[in-house]
Amino acid sequence: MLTISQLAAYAGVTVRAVRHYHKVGLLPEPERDRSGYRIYNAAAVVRLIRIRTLADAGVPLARVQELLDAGPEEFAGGVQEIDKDLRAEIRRLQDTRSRLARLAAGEHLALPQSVVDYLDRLRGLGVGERYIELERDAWIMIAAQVPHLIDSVIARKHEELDDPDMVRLYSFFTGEPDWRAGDPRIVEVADVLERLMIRAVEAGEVGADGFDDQFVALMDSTMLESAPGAELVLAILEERGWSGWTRIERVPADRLNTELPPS
Amino acid sequence: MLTISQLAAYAGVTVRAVRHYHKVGLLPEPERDRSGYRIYNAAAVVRLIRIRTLADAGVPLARVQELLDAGPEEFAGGVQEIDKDLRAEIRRLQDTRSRLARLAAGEHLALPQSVVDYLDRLRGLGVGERYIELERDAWIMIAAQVPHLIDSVIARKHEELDDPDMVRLYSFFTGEPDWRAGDPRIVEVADVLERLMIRAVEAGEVGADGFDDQFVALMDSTMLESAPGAELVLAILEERGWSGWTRIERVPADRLNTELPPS
DNA sequence: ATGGAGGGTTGACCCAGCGTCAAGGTCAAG
DNA sequence: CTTGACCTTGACGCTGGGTCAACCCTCCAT
Repeated sequence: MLTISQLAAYAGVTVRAVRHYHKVGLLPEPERDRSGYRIYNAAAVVRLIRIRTLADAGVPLARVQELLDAGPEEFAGGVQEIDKDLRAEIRRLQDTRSRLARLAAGEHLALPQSVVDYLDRLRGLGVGERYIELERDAWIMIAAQVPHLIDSVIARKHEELDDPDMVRLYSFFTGEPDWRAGDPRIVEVADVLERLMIRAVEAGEVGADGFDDQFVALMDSTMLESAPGAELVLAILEERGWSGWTRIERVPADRLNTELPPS
Repeated sequence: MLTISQLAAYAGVTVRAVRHYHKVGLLPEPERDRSGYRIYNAAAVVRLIRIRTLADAGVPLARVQELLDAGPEEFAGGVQEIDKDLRAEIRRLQDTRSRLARLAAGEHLALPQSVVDYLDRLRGLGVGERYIELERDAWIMIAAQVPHLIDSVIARKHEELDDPDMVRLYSFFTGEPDWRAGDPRIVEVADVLERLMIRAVEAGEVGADGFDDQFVALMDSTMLESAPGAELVLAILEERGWSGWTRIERVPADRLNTELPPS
């Protein structure tokens, strides 16, 4: 007759594991001696070894139960199913690995390559790092929101950058984004922006963009929070009958100055 | 400004996950509105997306923290280390798979092929299934106890089976193992056994066997528990100056009937 | 008989990464 | 005013045990 530690030693497991198997019902609780110690026989050793063999083979404890009591057919079936799970888990980890590799290669977190290229183009235009970070954060959100559209959206952005006015616009953003009211650049930026907007409207490029209204509002509020100058530019443009930032719209004349957009 | 569920939706995570990230300090707790609701801004969306990106890539949350705040070099280093962990985990699962495959192929739990073959040979001799199970359980314990010796032990057993007396011995075990006192086969078995023992002693095959005493006692007690006839056979053999079962020994004449082995 | 060593016992907290109630407060709309 | 959707904190569950804590039992030497 064996004590729990002897049993555990014979089966090559820890005492704690044996008690755990008792608790989950894998190994029946044996008799106790008069002092309360569990006393085991060889049958327990055998059962415990079989449990260990299955558990070491990757069988979840919950399934060890069924497999131990199963006939050869159910046993084979169960083993196959467990192998299927293992294969799936391995594939999952391999997917994870390749994602991790892409992530390390791209070196820009949560951004597809096309966006990284676009940001590099902005850098090439002399745009300051602080503005780049603002853009980057916006693109992170856009990429998360509409991952299937991101490449086409970026393509359109590249086309827009072929317009000299757009290049001129970005050339304003070389320093820190802390413009104050009265900065002469603000009106200049508004002028350039208005020209761009007019051209966009004429080209019929204004309309459904695939984003929902809330998301557009979120993007706008981010810009306004991060760049104080943006608010001033927006104010000028609103006087001239434009509203929006992420998504530009012509405001009908009769609504001007009567219904302000929620800030 | 966003509620927690809007934030979660933008980042593609669950509300519960967001709160979890707050608890573990990955995402700073934002301001609350007057009713206690958390209110988020776009910066939180961006940070949450970056957290998700890393977490989805298999980075443990504890490490996401460092990676988010790390420069490009530490980032690359951290990613490499995580990849190493992933590779190790994949290899572990693959090992598990092959073990599982061997287990399914062997179809006999916790037994090496050599033992399965040996049991098949016994079956071929007409030994009953119940006895086979007794043998099998004993071999499970032996294989667990001395896995490195199991093949040589089995080889010796095969040699023993070349002895016609051993075949004769096993030929007794074709039915149920519930022999009662008075069964004439008991004496016959004892006779055969004694002849085998004598020959083993003469061949010098008795002695150190690589098992410890406790283990031998355990094996003996199993046999005695499972097969009532074994006890009777043992009694006869003890009268004739033998002791042990798993490990046979000549008892010196002066100890006969004075010191019985503990049952 | 007594003290210490070295077993044993139950119970409870710990790890990751949340899912899932529970029990109640808030908000917007009809 | 009610309803239903959403928010809050808190706590338990899952896997497979590891690691104390606090106390009991047995054996051996003194």
